[in-house]
Amino acid sequence: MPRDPQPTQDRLLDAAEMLFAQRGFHAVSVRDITRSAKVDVSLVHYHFGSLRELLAQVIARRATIVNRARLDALQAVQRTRSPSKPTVEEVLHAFVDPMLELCGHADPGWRNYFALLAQVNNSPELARTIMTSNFNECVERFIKALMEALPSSKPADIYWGYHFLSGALTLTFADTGRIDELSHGISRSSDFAAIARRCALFFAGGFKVLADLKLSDTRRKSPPTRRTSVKPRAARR
Amino acid sequence: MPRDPQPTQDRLLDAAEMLFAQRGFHAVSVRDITRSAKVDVSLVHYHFGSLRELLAQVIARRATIVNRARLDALQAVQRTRSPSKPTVEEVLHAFVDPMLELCGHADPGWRNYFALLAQVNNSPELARTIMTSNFNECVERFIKALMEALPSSKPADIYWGYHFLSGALTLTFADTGRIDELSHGISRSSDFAAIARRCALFFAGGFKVLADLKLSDTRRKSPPTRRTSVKPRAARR
DNA sequence: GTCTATAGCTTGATAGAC
DNA sequence: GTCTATCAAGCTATAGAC
Repeated sequence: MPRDPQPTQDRLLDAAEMLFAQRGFHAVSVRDITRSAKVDVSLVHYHFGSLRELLAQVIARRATIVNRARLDALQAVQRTRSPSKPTVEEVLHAFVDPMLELCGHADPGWRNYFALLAQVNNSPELARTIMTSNFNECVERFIKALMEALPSSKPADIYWGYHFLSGALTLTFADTGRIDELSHGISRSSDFAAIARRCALFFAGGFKVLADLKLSDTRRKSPPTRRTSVKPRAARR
Repeated sequence: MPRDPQPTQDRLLDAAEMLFAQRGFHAVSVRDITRSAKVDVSLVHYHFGSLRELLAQVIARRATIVNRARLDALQAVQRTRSPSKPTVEEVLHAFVDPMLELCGHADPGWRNYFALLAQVNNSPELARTIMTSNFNECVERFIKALMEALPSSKPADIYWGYHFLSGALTLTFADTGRIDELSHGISRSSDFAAIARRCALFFAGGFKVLADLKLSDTRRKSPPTRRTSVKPRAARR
């Protein structure tokens, strides 16, 4: 049993990760974190300079790991299928499954991490600075793989599909207990096996619908009108 | 031109809605709101009692309107199809289209509102108290309609599908500019027509895949093992 | 690297005049 | 209903001893 089981920086990162995930970044003070980490108040500034920079490092710490796991999974299936290309399902599994595996670990940090990411991803203030710098490189590789898996699909359909997937995944791991309550326990957000069984297939279905729709898309009932009125349903008022 | 174009309570609700949406609830102070509303500092507490109660009323104010619009749309298509049942696509359109129409209004309040909802929906602290009380009744009606549209689908698949949809919708309206940047402008989050064209069809595709899968579901490669390891990928360490 | 002490603000909330 | 004035508490950040 080591005397200093964890260096101060890691204690601070772990405590911050948990509190940010539970309450949201702006609801957590330096003192909340140092109290939880059982560390002196001044050490956040000594080690990280500011609370915001601590958040940045909380995000970056595990981003590299999940990006690596996703890219490894993608390359593995690409090698298997070569010289042909992986299917949509396979690409989506490579994207989703690493999250689920990491959340299955004993370390509860991963669940906190993804719950925090959900809040960051949905925050106009934080998403712009944090999501792009940490995840774009990896996401672009998956976008490319999706385009190769669905060559008939237009880029806009791929981007929208990815965006839908991103929103669904972040909410799924946001740990709000919402689906548990709404479904009266029939679906549980901690049931990673249930998610794994559904998520990739569900979204593959969506991507395929859009890909097959690409021709009828342009001749949908919109004449060359401007994009002010979304749909001519009998708008009262 | 009326002398008091807006009563104080509405000015506060509007200002709070905008600031909460832009920065997140916990990053906004009473003083930020009263300054923006050009109203005295003490009036938040006079009219609402506390900052939290102001948030609650910001959410509730428009929740009744969007719920009513969704239920009206659902009943309209149910009447049209009666005695048969609406399709998944029709149910999803009834759920999604009202959001898009409201966002097309001149009033920017609706866009702020949905951006705020995205943050609330992904916050463990806020979602539990706010989402359930404002939206469950309406959501349960749509869940029921989805089950009727897909009688072969198991309840858990419907709940998961709805949860995916909820996450995708909230992120789509979170107004983070993320898809705009990721796609280099090919997909724009303000392009409601593009969302309307894709969202319902995309998710209908997902729901149908799960519904058709219901039998093969149970014989997926998992023997009766415990749910610790999600997938046997060569887990280093 | 850690701790004490504190500067300098801002915060949510309220009491009381008008 | 609105405004002034104010409180007590909490905040980030830092300077300096050890």
